[in-house]
Amino acid sequence: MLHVYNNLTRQKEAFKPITEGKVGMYVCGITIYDYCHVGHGRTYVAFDIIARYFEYLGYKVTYVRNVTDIDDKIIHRANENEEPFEAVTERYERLMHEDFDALGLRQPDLEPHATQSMPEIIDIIQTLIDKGFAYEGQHGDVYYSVSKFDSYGKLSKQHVEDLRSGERVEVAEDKKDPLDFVLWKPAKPNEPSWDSPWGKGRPGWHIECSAMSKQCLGDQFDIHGGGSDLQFPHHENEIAQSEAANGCQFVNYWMHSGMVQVDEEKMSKSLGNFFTIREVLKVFRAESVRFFLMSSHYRSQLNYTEENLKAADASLERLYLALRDTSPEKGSLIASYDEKFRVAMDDDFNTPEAMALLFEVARELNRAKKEQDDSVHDFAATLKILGNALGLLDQSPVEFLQSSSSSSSVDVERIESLIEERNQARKDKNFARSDEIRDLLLSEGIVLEDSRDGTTWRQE
RNA sequence: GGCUGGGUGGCAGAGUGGUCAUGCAGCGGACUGCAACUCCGUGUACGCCGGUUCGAUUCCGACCCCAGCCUCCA
Repeated sequence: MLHVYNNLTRQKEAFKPITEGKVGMYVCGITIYDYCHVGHGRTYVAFDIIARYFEYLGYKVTYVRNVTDIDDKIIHRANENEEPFEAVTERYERLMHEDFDALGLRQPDLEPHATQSMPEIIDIIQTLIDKGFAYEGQHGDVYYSVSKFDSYGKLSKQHVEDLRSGERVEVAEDKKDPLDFVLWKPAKPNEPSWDSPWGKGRPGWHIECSAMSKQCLGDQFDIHGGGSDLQFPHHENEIAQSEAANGCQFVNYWMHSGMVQVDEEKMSKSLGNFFTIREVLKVFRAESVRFFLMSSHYRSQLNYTEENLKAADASLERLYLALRDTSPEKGSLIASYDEKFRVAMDDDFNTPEAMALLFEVARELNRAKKEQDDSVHDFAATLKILGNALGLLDQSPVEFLQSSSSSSSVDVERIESLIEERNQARKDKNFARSDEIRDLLLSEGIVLEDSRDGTTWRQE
């Protein structure tokens, strides 16, 4: 039975969907004003695996990941570049999809945009005003009145009286309480804006997620996810908005992914210590990056280092080497491994444990290959099927092994002609020349492997 | 200051009250012209101090250290 760590209760709970056999999952997406970095990759790989595992268990999943396409940073970037904000968002959304595709993320079922949900956003704000949870400021702002929502802080376990609002940022003077947050902000001259009962303006950050999740999944749904840095205030505010407006529990299970660290610090835009997915893909194979991002449990922090990426690449290579020269389609999933896989994943999506299982299967597969045992097909099938369930091992082994990062390319013809020359030299017992060729290729990152059936090559 | 997590062998990273995680790296052996791949074998690991227990890395308490949130953030 699947158990999910629920941040609302701070414990693992048996997963019970609202509707039998179905899962509704909303994950906060990114604000598209710049390239995605490895930290983003981590979160979306985590939720990609979670969505995939629900499907593996037979659930019909509705996975929603929004796009924040209007916000101060986007406007700032557009002004910097002297272009319309839509040009910024269209460009970075396209790049985001390229990066996410490379990491093997399946497309969310729905990808709502804030700018396309204005009627729903305005509707919720109006409801909150009508119900007395929100009020208008002096200049066309609308604020949420935190003190009106009794259980404010229940997700982040914050006590309202302990929050030091305004200590690090100046508080707008027309707020009734420093903790109140903005639902609608008036447009300054030449800023993009939408008509509303409170004048031209744009939504605050938190309200869009309340609107879009309601629009896509209804007033109450199963899972809401995001990076752990969104827990407060973003998710806390979403709860306050949605539960006040809809009058029912908003989300049953809150799930948060751990931050990626660089030198003992969170990778983030503002610290400037980030690596974009794009630049990492120039150095490492995309699937190796994915492997790295899932190599620690999704709730743990993950340390970004080149060494760890190299280790991930070497590990994944081992799995593909095991699959090389096998025919998974001739075998079938071995029940005992499937069972172990489910036990691991049922325990709050324990990918490291599930991945360790892949290596056990790989060892058995290698042994069976060596002994030319009929069980090879089943081991190969098991490795492939379980790997696929995690979004891994979907390439052909040769495709992976001979591939490199996005920035380097190989001259296959040249490699093959050098192999031919080397094999002639080996026949002639000219081992000096033979080794010379192998060393030459090795210096270019190409490893040669001789076997009974001939010589194969792969990227180091 | 408040609220969360966490400290496991050279590195990464699961897990458990009393036999093995797993991967990379290392060492020994087999295979190989030599390698690579692979297989077999191989490691006095659980922050510190107390307590509970026949027995604790695992439970309890104190302490030290690290990270996240309390601004925008995945």
